Amino acid sequence: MLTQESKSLLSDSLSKSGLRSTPQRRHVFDVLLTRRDHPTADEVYARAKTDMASISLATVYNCLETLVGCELIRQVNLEREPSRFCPNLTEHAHFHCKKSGRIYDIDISPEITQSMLSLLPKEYEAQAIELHYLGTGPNE
Amino acid sequence: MLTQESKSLLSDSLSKSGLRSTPQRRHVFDVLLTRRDHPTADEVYARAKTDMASISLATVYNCLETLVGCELIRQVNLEREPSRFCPNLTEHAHFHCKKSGRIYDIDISPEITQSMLSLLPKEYEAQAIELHYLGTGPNE
DNA sequence: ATTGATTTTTAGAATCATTCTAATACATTA
DNA sequence: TAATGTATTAGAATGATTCTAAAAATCAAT
Repeated sequence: MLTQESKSLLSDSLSKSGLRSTPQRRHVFDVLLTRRDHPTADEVYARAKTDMASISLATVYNCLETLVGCELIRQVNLEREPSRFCPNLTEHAHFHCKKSGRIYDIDISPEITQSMLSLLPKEYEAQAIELHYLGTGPNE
Repeated sequence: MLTQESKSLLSDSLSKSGLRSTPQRRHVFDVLLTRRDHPTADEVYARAKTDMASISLATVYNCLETLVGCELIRQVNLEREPSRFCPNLTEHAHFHCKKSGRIYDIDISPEITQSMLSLLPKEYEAQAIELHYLGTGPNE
Protein backbone atom coordinates (compact mmCIF):
# COMPACT_ATOMS: atom_id res chain seq x y z
CA MET A 1 0.00 0.00 0.00
CA LEU A 2 1.15 3.45 -0.93
CA THR A 3 2.15 5.52 2.10
CA GLN A 4 0.48 8.89 2.52
CA GLU A 5 3.82 10.44 1.62
CA SER A 6 4.21 8.54 -1.67
CA LYS A 7 0.59 9.22 -2.46
CA SER A 8 0.99 12.97 -2.23
CA LEU A 9 4.36 12.88 -4.00
CA LEU A 10 2.55 11.11 -6.82
CA SER A 11 -0.46 13.42 -7.04
CA ASP A 12 1.71 16.53 -6.67
CA SER A 13 4.03 15.42 -9.47
CA LEU A 14 1.15 14.43 -11.70
CA SER A 15 -0.83 17.62 -11.20
CA LYS A 16 2.34 19.62 -11.82
CA SER A 17 2.16 18.14 -15.34
CA GLY A 18 -1.60 18.64 -15.61
CA LEU A 19 -2.26 14.93 -15.12
CA ARG A 20 -4.62 13.07 -12.82
CA SER A 21 -3.93 10.69 -10.01
CA THR A 22 -5.91 7.64 -11.12
CA PRO A 23 -6.30 4.25 -9.43
CA GLN A 24 -4.18 2.63 -12.13
CA ARG A 25 -1.35 5.14 -11.85
CA ARG A 26 -1.35 4.84 -8.08
CA HIS A 27 -1.35 1.08 -8.31
CA VAL A 28 1.49 0.87 -10.83
CA PHE A 29 3.51 3.28 -8.71
CA ASP A 30 2.73 1.16 -5.66
CA VAL A 31 3.84 -2.00 -7.43
CA LEU A 32 7.17 -0.37 -8.24
CA LEU A 33 7.72 0.90 -4.70
CA THR A 34 6.73 -2.35 -3.00
CA ARG A 35 9.42 -4.54 -4.52
CA ARG A 36 12.35 -2.30 -5.24
CA ASP A 37 13.86 -4.24 -8.09
CA HIS A 38 13.93 -3.65 -11.86
CA PRO A 39 10.90 -5.30 -13.46
CA THR A 40 10.01 -5.19 -17.14
CA ALA A 41 6.64 -3.84 -18.25
CA ASP A 42 5.38 -7.42 -18.47
CA GLU A 43 6.46 -8.13 -14.93
CA VAL A 44 4.85 -4.93 -13.68
CA TYR A 45 1.71 -6.02 -15.51
CA ALA A 46 1.74 -9.44 -13.86
CA ARG A 47 2.24 -7.93 -10.41
CA ALA A 48 -0.34 -5.22 -10.95
CA LYS A 49 -2.99 -7.72 -12.00
CA THR A 50 -2.88 -9.63 -8.74
CA ASP A 51 -4.54 -6.70 -6.96
CA MET A 52 -6.26 -5.07 -9.93
CA ALA A 53 -7.43 -7.83 -12.20
CA SER A 54 -8.93 -5.53 -14.81
CA ILE A 55 -5.82 -3.45 -15.56
CA SER A 56 -4.58 -3.81 -19.13
CA LEU A 57 -1.07 -4.10 -20.49
CA ALA A 58 -1.61 -0.93 -22.52
CA THR A 59 -2.46 0.92 -19.34
CA VAL A 60 0.63 -0.41 -17.62
CA TYR A 61 2.72 0.92 -20.51
CA ASN A 62 0.86 4.24 -20.33
CA CYS A 63 1.29 4.53 -16.57
CA LEU A 64 4.97 3.66 -16.72
CA GLU A 65 5.53 6.24 -19.43
CA THR A 66 3.67 8.83 -17.37
CA LEU A 67 5.63 8.04 -14.22
CA VAL A 68 8.91 8.25 -16.11
CA GLY A 69 7.80 11.58 -17.59
CA CYS A 70 7.06 12.92 -14.11
CA GLU A 71 10.45 11.65 -12.94
CA LEU A 72 8.90 9.42 -10.31
CA ILE A 73 10.63 6.35 -11.68
CA ARG A 74 13.51 5.70 -14.07
CA GLN A 75 13.49 3.69 -17.26
CA VAL A 76 16.55 1.49 -17.68
CA ASN A 77 17.52 0.25 -21.12
CA LEU A 78 20.26 -2.32 -21.23
CA GLU A 79 21.46 -3.80 -24.47
CA ARG A 80 18.53 -4.89 -26.62
CA GLU A 81 16.48 -6.22 -23.76
CA PRO A 82 13.02 -5.05 -22.73
CA SER A 83 13.04 -1.84 -20.72
CA ARG A 84 13.16 -2.12 -16.98
CA PHE A 85 11.73 0.28 -14.46
CA CYS A 86 13.40 1.50 -11.35
CA PRO A 87 11.87 3.30 -8.36
CA ASN A 88 15.23 4.43 -6.99
CA LEU A 89 15.44 8.15 -7.61
CA THR A 90 18.80 8.76 -5.98
CA GLU A 91 21.69 9.26 -8.38
CA HIS A 92 22.95 5.77 -9.15
CA ALA A 93 24.42 3.51 -11.82
CA HIS A 94 23.29 0.05 -12.89
CA PHE A 95 25.28 -3.13 -12.77
CA HIS A 96 24.02 -5.83 -15.10
CA CYS A 97 25.01 -9.35 -14.12
CA LYS A 98 25.50 -11.54 -17.18
CA LYS A 99 25.04 -14.73 -15.19
CA SER A 100 21.81 -14.01 -13.38
CA GLY A 101 20.46 -11.26 -15.60
CA ARG A 102 19.84 -9.30 -12.43
CA ILE A 103 20.36 -5.56 -12.17
CA TYR A 104 21.96 -3.97 -9.15
CA ASP A 105 21.94 -0.32 -8.15
CA ILE A 106 25.36 1.20 -7.58
CA ASP A 107 25.63 4.46 -5.67
CA ILE A 108 27.47 7.30 -7.31
CA SER A 109 29.11 10.06 -5.34
CA PRO A 110 28.53 13.64 -6.52
CA GLU A 111 32.28 13.97 -7.12
CA ILE A 112 32.26 11.13 -9.62
CA THR A 113 29.24 12.63 -11.34
CA GLN A 114 31.15 15.89 -11.48
CA SER A 115 34.24 14.29 -12.95
CA MET A 116 32.16 12.51 -15.56
CA LEU A 117 30.58 15.82 -16.52
CA SER A 118 33.99 17.46 -16.66
CA LEU A 119 35.00 15.08 -19.47
CA LEU A 120 32.70 16.98 -21.79
CA PRO A 121 34.05 19.79 -24.00
CA LYS A 122 32.32 23.12 -23.26
CA GLU A 123 30.01 22.96 -26.29
CA TYR A 124 28.23 19.95 -24.85
CA GLU A 125 25.40 20.37 -22.39
CA ALA A 126 24.41 17.17 -20.60
CA GLN A 127 20.96 16.76 -19.11
CA ALA A 128 21.46 13.21 -17.94
CA ILE A 129 24.23 10.66 -17.46
CA GLU A 130 23.79 6.93 -17.69
CA LEU A 131 26.46 4.67 -16.28
CA HIS A 132 26.18 0.93 -16.82
CA TYR A 133 28.45 -1.88 -15.81
CA LEU A 134 28.35 -5.30 -17.40
CA GLY A 135 29.91 -8.24 -15.61
CA THR A 136 29.43 -10.69 -12.80
CA GLY A 137 27.55 -9.57 -9.73
CA PRO A 138 27.62 -10.92 -6.17
CA ASN A 139 26.45 -14.53 -6.33
CA GLU A 140 24.04 -14.76 -3.42
CA MET B 1 39.11 0.46 -49.40
CA LEU B 2 40.41 -1.47 -46.45
CA THR B 3 44.08 -0.78 -45.76
CA GLN B 4 46.41 -3.75 -45.63
CA GLU B 5 46.64 -3.16 -41.89
CA SER B 6 42.88 -3.25 -41.30
CA LYS B 7 42.61 -6.26 -43.55
CA SER B 8 45.02 -8.32 -41.51
CA LEU B 9 43.57 -7.05 -38.23
CA LEU B 10 40.25 -8.34 -39.52
CA SER B 11 41.42 -11.74 -40.71
CA ASP B 12 43.57 -12.27 -37.61
CA SER B 13 40.68 -11.47 -35.30
CA LEU B 14 38.31 -13.63 -37.27
CA SER B 15 40.57 -16.65 -37.48
CA LYS B 16 41.26 -16.32 -33.77
CA SER B 17 37.56 -17.12 -33.36
CA GLY B 18 37.64 -19.83 -36.02
CA LEU B 19 35.82 -17.61 -38.52
CA ARG B 20 36.57 -16.78 -42.13
CA SER B 21 37.41 -13.49 -43.74
CA THR B 22 34.69 -13.24 -46.38
CA PRO B 23 34.05 -10.47 -48.93
CA GLN B 24 30.90 -9.46 -47.06
CA ARG B 25 32.64 -9.22 -43.69
CA ARG B 26 35.49 -7.25 -45.21
CA HIS B 27 33.07 -4.94 -46.94
CA VAL B 28 30.92 -4.28 -43.87
CA PHE B 29 34.07 -3.61 -41.86
CA ASP B 30 35.26 -1.28 -44.60
CA VAL B 31 31.95 0.58 -44.60
CA LEU B 32 32.27 1.17 -40.87
CA LEU B 33 35.88 2.36 -41.10
CA THR B 34 35.30 4.65 -44.05
CA ARG B 35 32.78 6.96 -42.43
CA ARG B 36 33.55 6.95 -38.76
CA ASP B 37 30.10 7.76 -37.44
CA HIS B 38 27.43 5.63 -35.75
CA PRO B 39 25.17 4.12 -38.38
CA THR B 40 22.28 1.75 -37.73
CA ALA B 41 22.17 -1.68 -39.37
CA ASP B 42 19.85 -0.23 -42.02
CA GLU B 43 22.29 2.55 -42.77
CA VAL B 44 25.19 0.12 -42.96
CA TYR B 45 23.07 -1.95 -45.35
CA ALA B 46 22.36 1.06 -47.55
CA ARG B 47 26.03 2.04 -47.67
CA ALA B 48 27.20 -1.52 -48.23
CA LYS B 49 24.86 -2.02 -51.16
CA THR B 50 26.35 0.84 -53.17
CA ASP B 51 29.53 -1.21 -53.71
CA MET B 52 28.11 -4.70 -53.27
CA ALA B 53 24.64 -4.69 -54.72
CA SER B 54 23.90 -8.30 -53.86
CA ILE B 55 24.53 -8.12 -50.11
CA SER B 56 21.46 -8.82 -48.01
CA LEU B 57 20.20 -7.19 -44.84
CA ALA B 58 20.45 -10.51 -43.01
CA THR B 59 24.10 -10.72 -43.95
CA VAL B 60 24.71 -7.19 -42.74
CA TYR B 61 23.18 -8.16 -39.38
CA ASN B 62 25.30 -11.32 -39.34
CA CYS B 63 28.50 -9.46 -40.20
CA LEU B 64 27.87 -6.76 -37.62
CA GLU B 65 27.24 -9.38 -34.96
CA THR B 66 30.42 -11.18 -35.94
CA LEU B 67 32.49 -8.00 -35.89
CA VAL B 68 31.10 -7.06 -32.48
CA GLY B 69 31.88 -10.56 -31.22
CA CYS B 70 35.47 -10.21 -32.43
CA GLU B 71 35.67 -6.81 -30.74
CA LEU B 72 36.46 -5.07 -34.01
CA ILE B 73 33.54 -2.69 -33.63
CA ARG B 74 31.25 -1.66 -30.78
CA GLN B 75 27.48 -1.91 -30.63
CA VAL B 76 25.84 1.14 -29.08
CA ASN B 77 22.35 0.89 -27.65
CA LEU B 78 20.74 4.15 -26.66
CA GLU B 79 17.27 4.25 -25.21
CA ARG B 80 14.88 2.14 -27.29
CA GLU B 81 16.35 3.15 -30.62
CA PRO B 82 17.88 0.82 -33.22
CA SER B 83 21.41 -0.28 -32.39
CA ARG B 84 24.24 1.75 -33.79
CA PHE B 85 27.70 0.54 -34.68
CA CYS B 86 30.94 2.25 -33.87
CA PRO B 87 34.40 1.59 -35.32
CA ASN B 88 36.16 3.56 -32.59
CA LEU B 89 37.88 1.01 -30.39
CA THR B 90 39.56 3.44 -28.04
CA GLU B 91 37.95 3.71 -24.61
CA HIS B 92 35.25 6.35 -25.00
CA ALA B 93 31.78 7.42 -23.95
CA HIS B 94 28.83 8.43 -26.13
CA PHE B 95 27.03 11.73 -26.11
CA HIS B 96 23.53 11.58 -27.57
CA CYS B 97 22.21 14.91 -28.81
CA LYS B 98 18.44 15.14 -28.36
CA LYS B 99 18.14 17.88 -30.98
CA SER B 100 20.01 16.33 -33.88
CA GLY B 101 19.87 12.68 -32.83
CA ARG B 102 23.59 12.58 -33.54
CA ILE B 103 26.03 10.61 -31.43
CA TYR B 104 29.42 12.00 -30.48
CA ASP B 105 32.39 10.12 -29.11
CA ILE B 106 33.79 11.48 -25.86
CA ASP B 107 37.27 10.49 -24.78
CA ILE B 108 37.66 8.99 -21.33
CA SER B 109 40.89 9.14 -19.41
CA PRO B 110 42.09 5.94 -17.74
CA GLU B 111 41.83 7.69 -14.38
CA ILE B 112 38.11 8.29 -14.83
CA THR B 113 37.63 4.69 -15.91
CA GLN B 114 39.48 3.69 -12.79
CA SER B 115 37.36 5.86 -10.54
CA MET B 116 34.19 4.51 -12.11
CA LEU B 117 35.41 0.98 -11.44
CA SER B 118 36.29 1.91 -7.88
CA LEU B 119 32.63 2.69 -7.19
CA LEU B 120 31.88 -1.02 -7.28
CA PRO B 121 31.82 -3.05 -4.07
CA LYS B 122 34.40 -5.88 -4.12
CA GLU B 123 31.88 -8.62 -4.94
CA TYR B 124 31.23 -7.07 -8.33
CA GLU B 125 33.44 -7.84 -11.28
CA ALA B 126 32.94 -5.54 -14.26
CA GLN B 127 33.89 -6.64 -17.75
CA ALA B 128 32.68 -3.49 -19.46
CA ILE B 129 31.55 0.03 -18.66
CA GLU B 130 29.11 2.03 -20.70
CA LEU B 131 28.90 5.76 -20.16
CA HIS B 132 26.22 7.73 -21.97
CA TYR B 133 25.35 11.39 -21.87
CA LEU B 134 22.02 12.75 -23.00
CA GLY B 135 21.72 16.43 -23.82
CA THR B 136 22.49 19.06 -26.40
CA GLY B 137 25.60 18.69 -28.49
CA PRO B 138 27.64 21.28 -30.37
CA ASN B 139 25.35 22.83 -32.98
CA GLU B 140 27.54 22.91 -36.05
C1' DA C 1 40.71 -31.27 -58.53
C1' DT C 2 36.79 -34.12 -56.51
C1' DT C 3 34.39 -35.50 -52.48
C1' DG C 4 32.56 -34.49 -48.33
C1' DA C 5 32.11 -31.55 -44.27
C1' DT C 6 31.60 -27.03 -42.53
C1' DT C 7 30.75 -22.26 -42.86
C1' DT C 8 28.44 -18.43 -44.90
C1' DT C 9 25.00 -16.03 -47.33
C1' DT C 10 20.42 -15.26 -48.56
C1' DA C 11 15.18 -14.30 -48.87
C1' DG C 12 11.54 -14.40 -46.51
C1' DA C 13 8.96 -15.70 -42.37
C1' DA C 14 8.58 -15.25 -37.47
C1' DT C 15 9.21 -12.87 -33.11
C1' DC C 16 8.13 -9.78 -29.67
C1' DA C 17 8.44 -5.41 -27.12
C1' DT C 18 6.26 -1.45 -27.84
C1' DT C 19 3.12 1.94 -29.93
C1' DC C 20 -1.03 3.12 -32.15
C1' DT C 21 -6.12 3.28 -32.91
C1' DA C 22 -10.53 4.13 -31.95
C1' DA C 23 -14.05 3.15 -28.85
C1' DT C 24 -15.64 3.34 -24.12
C1' DA C 25 -15.37 4.99 -19.40
C1' DC C 26 -14.37 8.47 -16.21
C1' DA C 27 -13.70 13.12 -14.24
C1' DT C 28 -14.08 18.04 -14.27
C1' DT C 29 -16.00 22.45 -15.42
C1' DA C 30 -19.46 25.36 -16.86
C1' DT D 1 -26.42 17.69 -16.23
C1' DA D 2 -24.39 18.80 -20.45
C1' DA D 3 -20.15 19.44 -22.46
C1' DT D 4 -15.40 18.86 -22.63
C1' DG D 5 -11.29 16.88 -21.77
C1' DT D 6 -8.59 12.96 -19.89
C1' DA D 7 -7.74 7.87 -19.14
C1' DT D 8 -8.30 3.18 -19.96
C1' DT D 9 -8.89 -0.64 -22.83
C1' DA D 10 -8.58 -4.54 -26.46
C1' DG D 11 -6.76 -5.50 -30.27
C1' DA D 12 -4.24 -4.22 -34.45
C1' DA D 13 -0.03 -2.37 -36.29
C1' DT D 14 4.84 -1.45 -36.21
C1' DG D 15 9.53 -2.31 -36.83
C1' DA D 16 14.08 -3.81 -35.43
C1' DT D 17 15.93 -8.01 -35.02
C1' DT D 18 16.25 -13.07 -35.17
C1' DC D 19 15.16 -17.37 -37.13
C1' DT D 20 14.70 -20.91 -40.85
C1' DA D 21 15.93 -23.64 -44.37
C1' DA D 22 17.95 -23.82 -48.69
C1' DA D 23 21.66 -22.54 -51.84
C1' DA D 24 26.43 -21.03 -52.34
C1' DA D 25 31.12 -20.75 -51.06
C1' DT D 26 35.16 -22.47 -48.77
C1' DC D 27 38.17 -25.82 -46.83
C1' DA D 28 40.66 -30.29 -45.80
C1' DA D 29 42.34 -34.31 -47.39
C1' DT D 30 42.46 -37.79 -50.13
